[in-house]
Amino acid sequence: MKAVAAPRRERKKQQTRDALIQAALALFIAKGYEQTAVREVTDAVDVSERTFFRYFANKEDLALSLARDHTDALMRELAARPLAEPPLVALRNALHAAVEGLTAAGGALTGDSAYLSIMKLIEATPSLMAAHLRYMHERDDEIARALAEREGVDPVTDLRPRCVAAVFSGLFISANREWRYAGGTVEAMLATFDACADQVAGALSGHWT
Amino acid sequence: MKAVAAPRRERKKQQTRDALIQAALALFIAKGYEQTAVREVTDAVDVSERTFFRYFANKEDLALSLARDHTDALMRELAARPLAEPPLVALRNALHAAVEGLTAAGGALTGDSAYLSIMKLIEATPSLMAAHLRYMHERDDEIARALAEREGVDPVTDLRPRCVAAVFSGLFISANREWRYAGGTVEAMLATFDACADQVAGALSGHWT
DNA sequence: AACGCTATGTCAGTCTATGACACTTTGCAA
DNA sequence: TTGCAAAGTGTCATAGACTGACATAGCGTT
Repeated sequence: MKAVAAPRRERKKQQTRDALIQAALALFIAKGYEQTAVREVTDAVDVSERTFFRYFANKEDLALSLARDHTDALMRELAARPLAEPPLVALRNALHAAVEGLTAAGGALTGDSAYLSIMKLIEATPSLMAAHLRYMHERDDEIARALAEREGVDPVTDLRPRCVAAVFSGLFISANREWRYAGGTVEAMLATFDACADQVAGALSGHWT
Repeated sequence: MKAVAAPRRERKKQQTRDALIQAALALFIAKGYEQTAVREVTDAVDVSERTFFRYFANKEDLALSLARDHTDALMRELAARPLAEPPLVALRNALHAAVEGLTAAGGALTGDSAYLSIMKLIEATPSLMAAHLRYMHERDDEIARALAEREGVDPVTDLRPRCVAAVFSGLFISANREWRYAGGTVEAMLATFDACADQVAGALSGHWT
């Protein structure tokens, strides 16, 4: 009668989903991902374990759900970059915009923003790290397609989109290692990425002497 | 009284380990990684399930054991490249040498070499893919150190080693996708890698028009 | 020939994940 | 309003990957 958009049922679902994510992340950060049983999460939200697996394919899926939001933001920002920017510049700026947008919206559980907390959790947990890497590399194709469209080249014939997308992933993953060092900051990560991006073209050709 | 190197006990261990690997890979290739229970592997070799986990930390560990050999070969070949070769060239040549060395030594279970079989298995199995990516990216540091030493730069101060190592991983992972397409060949993979390596420096600066 | 260390087997139990089936709630319509 | 069908949940049973504890068998030594 009132809400056109959200039937009550949908709202409750979203509510349960959010509650699961929030409870899980709090526990993961407090006592570690591996050390937190799914049961503990569902108990905190008062749903059955079975329900958990109806919302998330598995434990990793939940832990990475926020990381996915971050990647989504990156893709949106990339699409929004002016066409005047060449590929690597556009990627660099999109990354900055995405990260800054996310750190602003921080769920302050600890001193860190939600983004920082998740990234540190992932970086500190081998199984999450693995899943996250797979997810990121799966996005390579999407990035390649976006770049090809920007530059007006054929994404099948021309290897450059794929190539630059792969390089971007590599550099981003490398920069993400900054989280491992205690007190890793968003600024340090972005600074590392930028420095690499600036030097990469030169470093790839010839000797360094 | 005779063998200085290998006491009988050690030989038996190696033998069991090899048997487990071989039986497992045969089963994985025949019916898929996820569809093969550890129990089936241990039954084939006639050891207890518990023993399996004393040899391998987990199922993935076994599946990736061969992939690890391949990465080891890459590192050895890299160390063997003449210093006259600049970083990216040395990496490229090391990759060629490593891959060719491995495809030669093929355990012919199917028509593919052991190398090809494993890579296709990994590429087709999400959980293995994730674990493999993590493993490869963990090697980035090692590659960076090797490059720094080759070029005589400081691996801490200078970002270029880390940077080029990251790019190499990205490109190699990208090239590895070739395995996904039915009948992917070693040649196709290497050709893709080479083409990317040739274009990458140019593609990173400016527009592509 | 007896002893100690090491590899292996057995067993019990935890945790993730999934299928089957019953029950409750919600949305919609007669 | 009543009532039905669909969607969401709970419960139960089960498979499969691990892990710790403890007993046993086997090699390697003295």
